[in-house]
Amino acid sequence: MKILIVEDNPELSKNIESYLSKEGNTCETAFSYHQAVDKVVSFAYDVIILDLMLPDGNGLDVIKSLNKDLSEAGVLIISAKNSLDDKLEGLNLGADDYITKPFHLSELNARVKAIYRRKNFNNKKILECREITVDMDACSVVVAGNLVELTKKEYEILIYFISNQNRVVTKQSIAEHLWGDQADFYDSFDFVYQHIKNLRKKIISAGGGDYITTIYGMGYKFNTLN
Amino acid sequence: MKILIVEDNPELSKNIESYLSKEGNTCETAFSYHQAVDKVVSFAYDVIILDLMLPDGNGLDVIKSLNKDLSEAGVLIISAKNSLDDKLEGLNLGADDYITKPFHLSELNARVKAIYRRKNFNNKKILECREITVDMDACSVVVAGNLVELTKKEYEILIYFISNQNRVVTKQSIAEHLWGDQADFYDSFDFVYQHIKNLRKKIISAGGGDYITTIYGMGYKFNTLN
DNA sequence: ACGCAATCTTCAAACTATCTTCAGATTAAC
DNA sequence: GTTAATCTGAAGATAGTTTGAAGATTGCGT
Repeated sequence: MKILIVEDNPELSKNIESYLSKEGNTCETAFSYHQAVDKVVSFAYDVIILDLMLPDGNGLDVIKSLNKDLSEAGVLIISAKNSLDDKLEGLNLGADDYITKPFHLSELNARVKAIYRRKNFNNKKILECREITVDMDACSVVVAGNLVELTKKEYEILIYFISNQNRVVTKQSIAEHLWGDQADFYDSFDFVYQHIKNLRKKIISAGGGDYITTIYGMGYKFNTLN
Repeated sequence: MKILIVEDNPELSKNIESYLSKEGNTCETAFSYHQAVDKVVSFAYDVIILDLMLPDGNGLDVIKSLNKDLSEAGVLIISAKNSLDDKLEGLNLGADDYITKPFHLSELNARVKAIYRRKNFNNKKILECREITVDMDACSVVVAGNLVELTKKEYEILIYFISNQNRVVTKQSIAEHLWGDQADFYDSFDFVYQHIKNLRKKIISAGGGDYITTIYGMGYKFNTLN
């Protein structure tokens, strides 16, 4: 899952990033609303963690513009205040959840996961596509009845494919989804090829069909129709 | 088990915390309702011990908001009054049990455990997973018919695994459950590795199979299926 | 209050899975 | 046929895990 952390306190920001990264997510950070909006228009995030008390503007306005057209991401508000009004207004404007400082990182993580699941998978913990079953709690993948052991990257790519099934996804978007900011430093997609290759091989040798089609010059498509 | 103690008398609070910590729980304290709500909003506790006679508000209101949406935790009310009305109203509003001052810490502990068990294990005192049997009263663990002596940390990890069986749990979440707030200060998981190692060794040398699977880069999974 | 024993935590080294790079082979488009 | 994109296998680099042993800490009995 790709997460944007909008928080001006560098220490807190770093802690959140560290925790959520260790949980297996790809994180990027913005230290101001300006920076945040810049990022949101150029990249697709799954969840945006938004501190409401940044110096350079009104966080509630940001939510407004986010939800107007900018982004499909879920929004989790962080606030120092424990004001019910604030909470309600935030949720009204389109935020998905709300947490008050100080909080435990595990709780933040749980809520981010919940938002993601609600937005993308209709709250389902188990995804099924033809012969593939993914249990997102167990992080386990079963293909045609056989358990398939995927590495973290392979698993991430599979989830990304499933949430974009029957649509063309570019190598760039895969790279960006899995490596975030760092994807910029690479200039080849050799590693994407590798992971796609391994994922394909594992699915096929477990008895699954050919799910991943190469669209020459464009990217890949994960087929779940017919 | 994660417990929040809401009590303004520092001496009593400390005594409760000390006793329950020695029983193997992870405790945090709040000295006012305000503080309590702040904490509850941002962290998942298993049980909240709530004194009804705090100066900064009405404890019954707190229970109301707790049970509306804030928390999944069980609630144990402490009150100095021996008023039946109060008790009934508290239970009505969603509290799980009630204890009157003065009380013995052992009695408090027993009730907290009971609430936890009721909420999390459907009131079962004995957990069974394949060849493992855990008696939560005796804190004893039997594997394949052989009694296994676990240390407190190992026992806690086992219970955590069992209540998350067949799900991937990360090292950080294990750390948070065992060390609570303090887990944030560690940045390595060396001690988690140690306890996992010892737990594995004890289970296996008692004749149990391989329950704890390593999910490379993610954490561990406690398997109870097949 | 003291010392012993059990437990918990830290540290460093060996080990392993996974990720990335590289170079060459293959394929698709024109 | 030529070019650019994709695929593949193998090797090197990285990051995550396991292990043993030693140093703290805690709890308990005297």
